[in-house]
Parts: sequence; structure tokens; C-alpha cells
Amino acid sequence: MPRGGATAQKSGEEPQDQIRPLADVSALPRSNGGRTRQLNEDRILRAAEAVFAEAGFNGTTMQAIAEAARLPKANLHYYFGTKEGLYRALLNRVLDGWVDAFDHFQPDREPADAFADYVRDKMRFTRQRPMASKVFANEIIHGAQHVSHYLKTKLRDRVDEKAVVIADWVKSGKMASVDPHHLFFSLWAVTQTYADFDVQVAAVLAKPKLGREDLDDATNHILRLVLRTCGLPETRPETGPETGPETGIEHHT
Amino acid sequence: MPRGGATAQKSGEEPQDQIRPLADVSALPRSNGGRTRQLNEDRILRAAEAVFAEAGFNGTTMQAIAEAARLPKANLHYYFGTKEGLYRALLNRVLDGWVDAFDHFQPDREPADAFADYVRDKMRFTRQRPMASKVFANEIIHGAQHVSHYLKTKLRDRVDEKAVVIADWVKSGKMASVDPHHLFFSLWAVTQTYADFDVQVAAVLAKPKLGREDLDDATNHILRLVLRTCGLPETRPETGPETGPETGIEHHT
DNA sequence: GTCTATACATAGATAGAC
DNA sequence: GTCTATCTATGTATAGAC
Repeated sequence: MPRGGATAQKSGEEPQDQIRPLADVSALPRSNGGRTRQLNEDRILRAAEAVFAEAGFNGTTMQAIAEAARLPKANLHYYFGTKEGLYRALLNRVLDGWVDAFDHFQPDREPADAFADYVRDKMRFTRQRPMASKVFANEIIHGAQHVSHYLKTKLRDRVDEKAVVIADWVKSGKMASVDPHHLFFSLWAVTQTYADFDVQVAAVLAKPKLGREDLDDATNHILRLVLRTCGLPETRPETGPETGPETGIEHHT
Repeated sequence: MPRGGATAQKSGEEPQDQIRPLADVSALPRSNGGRTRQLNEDRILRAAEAVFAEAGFNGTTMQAIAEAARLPKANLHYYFGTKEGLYRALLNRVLDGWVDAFDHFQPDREPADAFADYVRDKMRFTRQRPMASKVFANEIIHGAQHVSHYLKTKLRDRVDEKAVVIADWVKSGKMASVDPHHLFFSLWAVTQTYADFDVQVAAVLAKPKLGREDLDDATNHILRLVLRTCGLPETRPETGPETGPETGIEHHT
């Protein structure tokens, strides 16, 4: 992950990825080198992810996060200052893993493999961190007030860079003609919809909630969709070894 | 009611045989049969759609809606009772137009035409009512507290019904094998992403905001994606006869 | 470092004049 | 039917005891 140039922002913005230097406090009776701080911050961030995802920024109260983290409310203010500070720390954490998945698009790779790996990565994230996806989606829907700079710089640059790779694949006849930018929008949409709109998907599928099998079905469907869109040969489905390869339309309702 | 001796009227129902001295119509100078009510409710709902979309349910204040509608805050409570009442009225309004688009999937139609019409309908909605889409997306992301019943009944039934149509198309060899339910999820995702996540799309495309041309590009991309996924012949693009490529990556077929 | 008690602001809702 | 003034609840944030 290349660390971009330090975009000097005024208002109390702090780089989240280096909380290394500590040892600043004067009296630390039994200081364990900021270990409790590390643990508590992580505990708070995990609680915050769930609460912010469920209620949105304004719907979230510090009280609710405190209860989810089983810590007193004032503790959150001690560690993160303000509610917005906590929210930004959480967003930074989520965004960190967002751009890395692009690494699959290397010019010398087989397009089919690159797309398959990318989709599987995104769906893995959807399965493992659905709350994180919701926090991010909520932030974008409401205008991306806190991440617009990131979108216009780091994300855009990264997408443009990989759009060239895909355009080259098209030019060299390795895949069908597709608009690379809109292809990315589609990839994000079809994968993240299973995290962000999970209750809608579950409701339509008549399930109480989405299970592992549902997300495997979804992954296979998306792989087909992407490979066919790009005119690439379809690979084997994701499902386990015991169940035979299924290519037909199977849905359990 | 300025008339003296006002009997305590609890509910809206009142005995008919009771003589009521209501000849006094001072409070109704020129009653237009609820016409002003109709107008004001519509005015409030339009304002509410914009504010709820931007701030979410909890982030929205009745004050903000009142200012957007240029009406006193108490007026909203007079017409809709509570904030939640107003929100539900708004959601119902949005959902009304949501299910109708399914009508394009008729068994005797050509699949390619049905999908193309459906996609164009959804994208038209995305262009004309992006705020409505955001309100709905926000509601789903946060657990669909107010619409879960609708999702599990009306929407599910409608999707199941149309999934059969698509499954029949597959069986009769009219289109490639695709899971109908997941295909719908994908259709919703790729179309609504241009309304819900418009700021992200605009940021990546280096545009201040999404324009008509961007959405035309998106529509053409989605049409290609859907038709290829379903193994259907690609129809002509949406745009006019002579449109130049936008970013140089576009290819005409 | 931790947490109780509280200050201060703003929200939703309504009473009552017009 | 309309709107001003106000009540009450709740939220963020912090001061200060431990």
C-alpha cells in the first residue's frame, strides 16, 4: 500500500495508520506500553462499526456505542475526543482494506483469473464484514462528507490506473469490449448489495437471514455475470466438493 | 372550535343522530374540498424526500423539512402527526412505483426486449427521482424497520412470480442459464447504484455531478451487461446517432 | 486511567392565539 | 386551517471525584 503524499489538511486531522509514538503521559503507574489503549480502542471501534451500520451517523448515540462496548460513555470521549472523531477513525479503518483488492488487476494476468479473484475477495469482505460495508454505503449515500477527498484522489487514481489495464485487455482481444469504469461500478454494486441490502435479499429469498450458502450462490452468479459480460470462459463454481458442479438454475425457496 | 359547550370528542367517530349546531362555517371561508390539503401534503412530501435522502431518518429534523417546504414546523405535525408518520407516507409513495416495473416481464415477450425495457425504466427512475432511491436504500441498509412486511409479502410474491417467467425462458432455450432471483438482485444493484452512490461514481469519473450523458453511458453499459449475462443479442445503444466517445475507452459495436 | 454527575444545546411535539 | 411560544426528552461533551 503506497502511502500517498501528505495532503496537509487543517482541522485536527490525524493519520490513522500510525499510532505508534506514545509514552507521552507523565504518570503511568503500571503502564503496559499503551496496551490497554490499543485493546480499548479496538473494542470501541468494533462496537461502533455495528452501531453506526445499524443506525447511521446521526441515529447513533455515544451511549449506544458505550453499551455495545460495555464501557462508560466518557471513555469513548477520552479515546476519540468527539463522536465525529470516532466515526472518522472507523471510516479510515474500513477504507484501508477497500482499495487493496485492486491489486488483482495486473497486466500480465489472465483476465478471467483477475476478475474471479477480485469478485471472490469482495464477496469475502461482504461475508466477513457486512457492517463495515454498510457504514461505508451509508456515508456515500449521504454525500460522502467525510470521505469525498479520498474518493477524488486515491480511489479515482487507483480506478483510472486499473481501467487502463482492462482497456489494454480489450484492445489486445483478450476480452470483449466493456467500459472499464462502468464495469467497476457494476462490480462494486453487485457484490456490495449482498452486504448493504442483505435484509431485502433475505426477505425475497424467504430466509430469516443470509447464510453461507446464499452467499456462495450469489458469488457463483456474479462470477457468471462478470465473465459473460467480459466474454471470458466461465470457471468452475465456488461450492464445496461434495456437491456436484451445478450449472443450471438452482434456487431454494 | 370556538362554539361554547364543546363536548369532549375523543375519537373521530360520532353519533349521527345527535343534533350538532355546526351551521357556523366561520372557520371555512372557501373550503375547496381538501384541495389545499392535497397541495400542502405534496409540497411537504417533496421537501421531505430531499431532506430524508440527504440526512437519513435520524439526521432529519422536522425543522429542516419545514424550511425546505417553506412552511411552519407545526404544519407538518398537523398534516402527518409525527415524524414517523411523515416518513412512512413518503416510503409508501416511493414503493408504489417500485413494483410496477416488473410488468415488463410477460411470458410471451422477447426476453431481450423485456430486460431492455426494465433496465431503461429503472434508469429513468434513477435519473428522475434519485432522492427517492436514496430514501429507500437508506431504509433497507438500516434494517428495513418500516418496510420489512412489504418486502416479505408483496415484493417477494412479485419477484417469485417473475422468476418463474425467466426460468421458463431458460428452460425453453430462449436465454442462457441464470438464477432468476440473483439476476434481479443484480439488476437492482447495477441500476440503483447510479442514484444511491452517485457521488462516488461522479468522483471516480472526475465530474462535479452526474449528467445526462453519464447516465446514458451507464444505461448502455448495463444493457450490454444484462444481455450478455442472459446470452441475448445486444440491441442498439441508447444514445443518438452521432455521439463521440467520452473518455476514449468507449468502443462501438 | 476510569467513571459519575452535570452543563448546555437541540430535538419532537403540542397548546392555544389568530 | 395556520403558526408562535413553549414543554419535555435526549444528545454531546466535560468537569472533577476516584
